[in-house]
Amino acid sequence: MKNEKAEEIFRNFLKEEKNRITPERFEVMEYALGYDGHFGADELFIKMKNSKSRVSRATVYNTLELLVQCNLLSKRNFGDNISRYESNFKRQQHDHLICVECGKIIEFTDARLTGIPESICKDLNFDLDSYSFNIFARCRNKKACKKYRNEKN
Amino acid sequence: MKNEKAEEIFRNFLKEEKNRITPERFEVMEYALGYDGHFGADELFIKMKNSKSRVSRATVYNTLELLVQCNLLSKRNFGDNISRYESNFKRQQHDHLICVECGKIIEFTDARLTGIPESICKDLNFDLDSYSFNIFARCRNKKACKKYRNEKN
DNA sequence: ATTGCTGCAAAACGTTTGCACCTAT
DNA sequence: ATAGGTGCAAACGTTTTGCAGCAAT
Repeated sequence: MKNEKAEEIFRNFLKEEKNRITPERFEVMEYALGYDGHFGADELFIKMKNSKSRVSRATVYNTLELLVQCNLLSKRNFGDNISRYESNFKRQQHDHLICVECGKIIEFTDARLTGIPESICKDLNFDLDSYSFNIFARCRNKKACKKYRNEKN
Repeated sequence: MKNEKAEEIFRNFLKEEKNRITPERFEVMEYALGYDGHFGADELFIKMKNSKSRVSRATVYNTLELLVQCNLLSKRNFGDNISRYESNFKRQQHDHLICVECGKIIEFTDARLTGIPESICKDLNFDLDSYSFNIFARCRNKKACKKYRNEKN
């Protein structure tokens, strides 16, 4: 199981922060880290419910925040007022380009961005927590764009 | 009135897109462009309502989107699932740093970012629509941070 | 005259909360 | 034993929608 390491990280985090270690929290963790791509909290809750999980909506929302706090997940906003989560586990830092036509999300990395958030924080006398760099754009290949229209992100 | 130019831009946009030119839309435009700082749609609606405006909530939401389309406003998301708007009129491009402790929003510009969104779009074969670069951080000056806590953004 | 826009209220949506019960510590 | 977590449903705040009447074209 590749999630043994994650389980240990989560367990240690819960212990340190004096949060209780419950089976429900680990169940949410399994589903969240196993999710392929970006997902909303409610989306994950529905998926778990459909898999006959008995974990409640409140617990899903609550646990996802804990997973963000211990850095196993990233929380993102792609401009549609829904919080989306994404596994950080064994993944490198990246940013996002969102197609304004079809909603498709493309991940990219650009070396020119390296160190910029840190440097801006330093200039402004802030301690960096996180940053988000989202590009909203239209695909030039209209056929490809249409193709994505009815797919999940 | 400094908004004559804006009024002309909005009027031409409405005409071109075959949207009707109504007094309500211009009333929303006046309030939106006159707002000092970032505001949510409902916030603007309440403000207008308190100023005895008769414009409805639906019209406010609708018109703000039109103002974004014609580039008089920018629509932003600072990670709290509320769409916030900001006047583009006679303002230069800038990005945002949000204090995760008190919610204070600081605007900054950084020359190193210039051209990066355009260049990434070019590489990925997309046409740039807009981008958002948000930094989430903590103020090192705790007193200043506290000071902002109960101020509007 | 014909659409599209408006106001209003209600619904929808994602998210949070209140409460009684349960369980990890 | 007891603080804290859970499930459930109801409440919440923001945004969208349905509809009848109105007004810009």
